[in-house]
Amino acid sequence: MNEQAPLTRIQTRNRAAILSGGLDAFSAAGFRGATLDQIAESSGLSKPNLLYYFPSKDAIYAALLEQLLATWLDPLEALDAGGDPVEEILAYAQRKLAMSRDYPRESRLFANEILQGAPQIGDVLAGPLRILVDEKAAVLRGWMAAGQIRETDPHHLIFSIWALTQHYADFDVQVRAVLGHDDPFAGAGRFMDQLYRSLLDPRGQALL
Amino acid sequence: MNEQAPLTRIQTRNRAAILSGGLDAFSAAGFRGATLDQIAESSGLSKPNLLYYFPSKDAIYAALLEQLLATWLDPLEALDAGGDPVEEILAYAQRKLAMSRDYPRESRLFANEILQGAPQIGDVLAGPLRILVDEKAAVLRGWMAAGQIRETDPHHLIFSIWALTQHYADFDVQVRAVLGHDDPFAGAGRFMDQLYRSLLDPRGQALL
DNA sequence: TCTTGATTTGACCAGTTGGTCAAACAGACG
DNA sequence: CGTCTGTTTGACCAACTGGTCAAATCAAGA
Repeated sequence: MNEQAPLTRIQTRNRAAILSGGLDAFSAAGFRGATLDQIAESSGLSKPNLLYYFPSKDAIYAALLEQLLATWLDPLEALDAGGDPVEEILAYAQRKLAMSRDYPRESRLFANEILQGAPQIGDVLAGPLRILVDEKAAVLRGWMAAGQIRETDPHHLIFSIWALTQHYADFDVQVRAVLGHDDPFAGAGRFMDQLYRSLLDPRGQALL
Repeated sequence: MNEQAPLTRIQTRNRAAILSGGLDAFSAAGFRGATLDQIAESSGLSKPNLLYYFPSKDAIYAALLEQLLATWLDPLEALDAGGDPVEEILAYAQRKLAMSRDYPRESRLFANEILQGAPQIGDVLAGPLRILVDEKAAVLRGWMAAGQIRETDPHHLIFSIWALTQHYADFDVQVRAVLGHDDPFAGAGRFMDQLYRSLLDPRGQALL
């Protein structure tokens, strides 16, 4: 398979099928737990055919993570230093929550990778991700200094948004087992809104 | 091995070694990803010797989860309807955070099991856990009705505590990659304190 | 139509996996 | 000392794993 040349129709279709099957398998069982046979079955191709399009199991996994990382950081990048502080943060949290709702497999893939110590994307975390977070943390600190949101630790604020939103995708089974009814996301959205409004509203400063 | 009889010294020692090795392996790679050879290596026993003490890989995993579940729910059970509402909730959050700090392997084992759809403990989630959570949610609702804490969704409040505290154990690599320095837990504790005080303080009600 | 390159697959392979088993070993007790 | 129970292990196995390869098939252009 040629790396330079544009993909043929068949290549496009089959690569997409493999990545989707890989997403199923890796997100459900982790890298080691997933097998090429599962991916083959799930993508509707034979095992040797998988390896015609990707040189190895690792390559499928790497391609998935690369593809994921791009979209995974978008919501944070979109946080606008020029917007209304509280609404910007709330909107970010809601965007991230929507991703947990709409892309739970991607969320679990990411969770599995991190749980296993981020062997594949460790350098992205320590590099681009850290830079992005530091940049946005600086924005938050600016808002705090201007009295537009309450003083708090910007890094842990961001972590808390990650934690809460990931939770509804990654621990979906537990959430649904406890709640019993179908859609936890509406209630989650309302709760997060209240939670961060309480934390951030500068009029609450006196309460501490 | 006799099920009824009390364990001999050797049995006690070796079973503990196996469970510790299993915890290492399963928490790092998930059930399918962990191998008996890893567990044998990590526990300092030969593979056939593992299987002298536990009938199968599944049995080791099941024993670990059973042992874990008991201690994992303790912090929530200790939430006291008779105590000061805000302080009770804050203390619960801090207890849970301390478990993430002190038992990260257990946290990751649990996370792996849930991520994989809770094949082993699904019934515990839908049974005992749900009952416990509903009971404590009722306590929270009582406090809200009495005006002692602000009105909010008690289930999502509990989920948020789980999410935040689990995050610092399960996503440890990411947290440390972003923060760069060693102990995230002190800052996490302070942040959670502020976060939940803001949310729960009944004087903040007017802000919404 | 024929040809050529892209695609697909059955058969195969070496290494790993969970698990078995008979034989060896250890130690407590008479 | 011998013996009996609990413990340990080397050798082994069938199933599964990621991966290879030559041959077969397909599809599109000349």
